[in-house]
Amino acid sequence: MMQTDTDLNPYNAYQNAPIIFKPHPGHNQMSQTCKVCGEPAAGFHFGAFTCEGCKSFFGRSYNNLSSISECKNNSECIINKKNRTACKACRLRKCLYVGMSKSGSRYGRRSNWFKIHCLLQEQQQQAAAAAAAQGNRTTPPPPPRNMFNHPSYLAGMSCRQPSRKEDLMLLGYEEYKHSSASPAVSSPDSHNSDSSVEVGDRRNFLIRQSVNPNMALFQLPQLPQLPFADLNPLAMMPPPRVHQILFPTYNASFYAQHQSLLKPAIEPSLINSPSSNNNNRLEPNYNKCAEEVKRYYLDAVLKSQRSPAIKREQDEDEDDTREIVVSMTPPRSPVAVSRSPSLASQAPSQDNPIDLSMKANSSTSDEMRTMSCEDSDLSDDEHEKRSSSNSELGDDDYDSEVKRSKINGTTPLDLTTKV
Amino acid sequence: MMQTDTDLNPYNAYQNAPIIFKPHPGHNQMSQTCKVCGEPAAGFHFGAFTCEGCKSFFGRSYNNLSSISECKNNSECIINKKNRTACKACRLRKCLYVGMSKSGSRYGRRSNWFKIHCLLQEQQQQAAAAAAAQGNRTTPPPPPRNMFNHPSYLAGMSCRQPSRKEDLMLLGYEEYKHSSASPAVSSPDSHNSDSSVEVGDRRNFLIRQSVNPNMALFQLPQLPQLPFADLNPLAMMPPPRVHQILFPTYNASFYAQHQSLLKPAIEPSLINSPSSNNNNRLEPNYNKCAEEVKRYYLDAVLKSQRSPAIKREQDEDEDDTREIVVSMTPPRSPVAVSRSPSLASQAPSQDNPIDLSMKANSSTSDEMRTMSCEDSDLSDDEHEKRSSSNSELGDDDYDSEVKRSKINGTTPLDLTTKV
DNA sequence: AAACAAGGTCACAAGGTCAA
DNA sequence: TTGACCTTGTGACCTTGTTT
Ligand SMILES: [Zn+2]
Ligand SMILES: [Zn+2]
Ligand SMILES: [Zn+2]
Ligand SMILES: [Zn+2]
Repeated sequence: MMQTDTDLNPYNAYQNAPIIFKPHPGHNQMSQTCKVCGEPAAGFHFGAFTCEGCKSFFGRSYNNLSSISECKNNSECIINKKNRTACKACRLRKCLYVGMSKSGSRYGRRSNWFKIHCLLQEQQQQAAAAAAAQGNRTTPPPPPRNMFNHPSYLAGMSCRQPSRKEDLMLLGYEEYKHSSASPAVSSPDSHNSDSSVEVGDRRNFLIRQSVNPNMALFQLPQLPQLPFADLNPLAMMPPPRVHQILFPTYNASFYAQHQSLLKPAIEPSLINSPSSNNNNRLEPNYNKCAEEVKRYYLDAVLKSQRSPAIKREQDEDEDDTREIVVSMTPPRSPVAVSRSPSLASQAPSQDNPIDLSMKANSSTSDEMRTMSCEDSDLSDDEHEKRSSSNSELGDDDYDSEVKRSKINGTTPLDLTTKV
Repeated sequence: MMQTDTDLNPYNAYQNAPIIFKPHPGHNQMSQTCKVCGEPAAGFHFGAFTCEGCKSFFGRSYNNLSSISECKNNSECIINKKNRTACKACRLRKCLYVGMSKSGSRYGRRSNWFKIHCLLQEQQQQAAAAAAAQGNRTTPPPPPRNMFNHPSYLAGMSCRQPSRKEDLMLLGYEEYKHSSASPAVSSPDSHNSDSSVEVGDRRNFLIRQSVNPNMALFQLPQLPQLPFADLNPLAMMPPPRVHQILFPTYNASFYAQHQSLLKPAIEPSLINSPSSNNNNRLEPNYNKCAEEVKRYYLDAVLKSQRSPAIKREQDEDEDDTREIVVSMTPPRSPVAVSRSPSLASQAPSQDNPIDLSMKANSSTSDEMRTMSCEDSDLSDDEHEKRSSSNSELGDDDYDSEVKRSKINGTTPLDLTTKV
């Protein structure tokens, strides 16, 4: 049938354009801001969305720490677009704080998963920011209205929690639990779960210390949760430490005390931020998580599509989460992610024939993993596997879903990063 | 309906993946890791399980060796997912080491046999790794308990041995024998037998030298036996040699000495990798044995499932070898492996295509939403031939197995290679 | 028909350049 | 020094053809 034409046109499959993620350019698509200075980001560099300037600065500085002089302002400079060149020590510190690392870099195209993740986060951030703007600052902003808040989504996410914690544990951030538990962040769990991946990454840069001996000086002790830059750039200065220049005032006890304090302040977005580097830094259980996460995402997305009303709640603002229509596809699906009753029912899974195919379809993406994790890599990897059933159960739903989306006129999104 | 969906999904050229984005093949069910860098493998490429990056790298590099500059670290770089782009010479060397070769490629679907083999190896590796981790390094770890050790299994494998050696002979690696004989590798024969296929393949890349004249420079001298990764990962570092770039420091005596030293550094995964290329390099009697072997495998697998205790031996650690439940499937089924209890059970995913369009929302203007779609998917295959015939054996058992697994929360395993 | 891998395409990031 | 721009090359996707 139709496909045929697809076949006929080899490339036109492309018509739809691959998702492009463009940060900035202005307009469209995904706009991301430099996590260091706030200017529109040019791309994802050394583990974080940054502008060309911060990218170059970090690249140069990383290999030439001697060129950085001590801060004259007690290392309390707030980096922004205008003053970013005023204090190199603080700029570098900020770079590290947002997770930049030479060791974790990656090349190549970003997976769609990554792009989606970024998108979602962005939405969240915006929502959060909006809420904060109109709300009070002292009290935590109400959770933004989007699929992430959707109960079903959260439900789905919940299962991931553990993995996330595990990751943290591995990293030595037990305290993370506490912080995450804090109500400040909107539905921490939910966020964590989906963002969990990133959280791990973010912190991972600490690990990289070994890579550049010189960098050791700038290592952050333990990272507090990294807040999102965009939201509140100032809010999150990581406790200074280690190197006097970057972290001149660091004091262990001091840090410990603030750890908790900081967390609430932390912006959710950071947590969400797309993980730093992708591929490079997977955590051990990352894979496992990846699939689950992905599934959750999809589920959430799908749900949101089905019940537009929900989303619409208050976000009439542009964000629209609404439109994010993701089509995931597992052909056959694997497991279902969904927890949703409806979906669940479908799968009888049990006796399914076993699928020996080697490539999975499922979900996990690499990048996701990458996104999240880093590190170590040690042994495990894992991943869950999943079964797939081939059953098609979902076809009907699937088709209908597709159809629906088409009807709605939602178009596929362009995830291109750059212009 | 369907056609419609075609329409809907521009991309649907992608077989199943209507998805817009697919996670990427990452890995999947059968989780295999890239034998070069350790990241989840996207499939079996050029003779080894590798990620997309290493696959592309090898493909590009093979035809353009001039682009590879000499290692600045004395050719001792340890390749991992984070640093794989840092030293092309070492990355290529590692590719060759794990058996990648342009000449040995094969296409098409892989037999379940092959898949099973991969699975088993994986288990072994994990077990071995676990053992090594907790055990001592100096002494060879005891052979992991799994079907490979099963007498019947070994018996079946044995037939291939000769062919392997023959290959080596052809390559002029008589010395291979010696090395293989070396005790370092745990139960060489037994392993060889099962791994024989692979082993043979692994080494085969040497043969390919002729294929690409330029590649000659990178030829490995003699390959030691490739041990299974799992067993004794370290055991097998191949001696550097031939081309200065790839093997600049090679020196027979030197190598001999370092053999042991290097090993530890070596990644276990390497050894296990399922054989390199398939089709192309079957040995003469391979086919004959194949069926028998297959049966043994199945038998072993089934047995292992029944008596989980066996596996459990010592690897309680995370890896978990744990859940690998292999179910062989008869007609319909492939095998399923499940690792995560919770996840697994769920549902099948729906395959809806989600629309990722981003633009909409957030930021900028909606108007332009671009479309994007993408998807991807791949396919996979195998090579061993054979099908399984019999599937029958175990239907009952199979079913019960499946059931058990469900109960346990283990899901059937999906042996699909790619997503 | 499916499942796969080779190859091709091209989104993207690291680095290098050089005018300010 | 900075950072816009360019070059190099990585790797996520996609298409094709092979094999089961
Ligand atoms: Zn910046
Ligand atoms: Zn300062
Ligand atoms: Zn790799
Ligand atoms: Zn090197």
